[in-house]
Amino acid sequence: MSKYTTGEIAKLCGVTVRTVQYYDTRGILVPAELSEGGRRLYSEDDVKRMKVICFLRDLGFSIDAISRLLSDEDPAAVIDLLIQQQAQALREELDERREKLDKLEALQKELRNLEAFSVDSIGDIAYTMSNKKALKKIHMRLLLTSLPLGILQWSSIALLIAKGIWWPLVVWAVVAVPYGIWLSKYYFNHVAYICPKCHKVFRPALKQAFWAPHTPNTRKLTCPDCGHHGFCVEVAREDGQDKAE
Amino acid sequence: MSKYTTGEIAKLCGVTVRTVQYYDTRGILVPAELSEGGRRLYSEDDVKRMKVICFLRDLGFSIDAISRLLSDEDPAAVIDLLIQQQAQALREELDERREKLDKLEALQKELRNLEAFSVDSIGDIAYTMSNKKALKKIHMRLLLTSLPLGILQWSSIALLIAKGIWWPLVVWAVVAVPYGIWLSKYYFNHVAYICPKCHKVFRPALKQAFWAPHTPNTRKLTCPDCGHHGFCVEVAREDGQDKAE
DNA sequence: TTGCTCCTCACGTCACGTGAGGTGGC
DNA sequence: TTGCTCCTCACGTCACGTGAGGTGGC
Repeated sequence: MSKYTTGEIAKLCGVTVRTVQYYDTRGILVPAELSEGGRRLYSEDDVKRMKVICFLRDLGFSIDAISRLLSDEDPAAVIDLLIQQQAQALREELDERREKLDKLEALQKELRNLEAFSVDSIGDIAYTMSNKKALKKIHMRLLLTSLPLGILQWSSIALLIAKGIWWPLVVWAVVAVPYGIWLSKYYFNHVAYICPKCHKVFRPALKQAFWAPHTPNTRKLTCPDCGHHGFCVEVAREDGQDKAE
Repeated sequence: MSKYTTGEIAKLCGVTVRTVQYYDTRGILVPAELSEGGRRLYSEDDVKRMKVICFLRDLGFSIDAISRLLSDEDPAAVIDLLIQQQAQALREELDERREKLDKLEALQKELRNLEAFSVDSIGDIAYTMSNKKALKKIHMRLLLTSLPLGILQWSSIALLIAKGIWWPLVVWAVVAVPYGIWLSKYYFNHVAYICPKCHKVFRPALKQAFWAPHTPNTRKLTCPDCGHHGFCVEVAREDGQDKAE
């Protein structure tokens, strides 16, 4: 029955001497024997136990969990529960990292589109990212609300071409203008824009917003706070008007 | 210009008072002003800065990284590198958790197959899992080595049936027996078995191993150490014979 | 005056790493 | 005797949480 010193068992199990000592103080791997000089001496069984400990540790179990498992008189009952918990914890950690990675990549993408970068622009991006869902909802609502008019328009045109019936197109023309104005009003009442210079969230005048050049997510506007004129990122309005409330 | 107390900025940004205080001591969010009584007073800009800090923190950046970013005179140059590093770190953490989860599920599966559980059986499973690759290699080698004989066998049979040529089958029969013996010897020289009772790794006698009932991963053997007779898990032999070396 | 909020220590978390200063064992 | 290994404190890590004991501000 050979005995192993701290350094030997450490090397055998691929850990540091400090780790072996630590497991002793934590009580999960107490040496079989102490030499007269007070040095730890480990048995063959201790080596096996250490390997089990390392295996469980590499699966992410805490020292406390390992301790409970090794000291319980019925480890079979404990291990299954521990595995379930650990698997659950790992799955949650996986999801968390995935989400962070996604956000990180979105941030990176937004930063590439930026002409002038400052720390405040990170704030803007954070705001637009957290606001994204609400904005999508508004866009969707706009789309659905304008759908009837679109259907009327195209079916009117189809009727005119196919059968020469012209009155539906007249109905469309009569309805379209006030409906469009109402839609625009509704829309601009539910969105706001971030000034890329002073980073304030503002509501543009309806007329300017209506005629302004725009991309899917931005619109060329004049900031009422700092007077800057340029493309501003669109966001959904919150109950308060300002993002700092 | 309104001022916010510690509790107010904490609530606005969804953190605890302690976190706000901590960010002050870490120097990443120093209050704009102190009251005469020594209470922290935060400005509107501080709130924005806090939101940026929380956003970055939620992406997994360390306080140190955020600190560097916010204090650097050229944050645009810093942020891209930081994002790269953080994304890399997250990807590594993802892989790590995935691997741990896989191992955990493998452990769970092995435990279900166990008739008698003890802590030592975890050691056995750890050993077979780390040994799995080596064992697969040996199995693959066995398969490849026995392939020529198999081809000879089936083509001989085909020739006999299709064209009545019988001598290739005779050649096969003459070759097959010594070849099979040699293969078995080779195979049992490269594998070992774990006794489910005393958890020792042992090499069985060739004759017993050859005739023993077996499953893809186990074989019914008698342990030379404790005399236990039962199904033993197969592993690849290491340079030393015993798993504890 | 009474709650409520905020203040500053200061210890705890988790699994060790990293010295410092001393000693056992070949 | 000389290296090498091992021993025990004891502090550091990371981002706060959690009291304790005291005080500001409405």
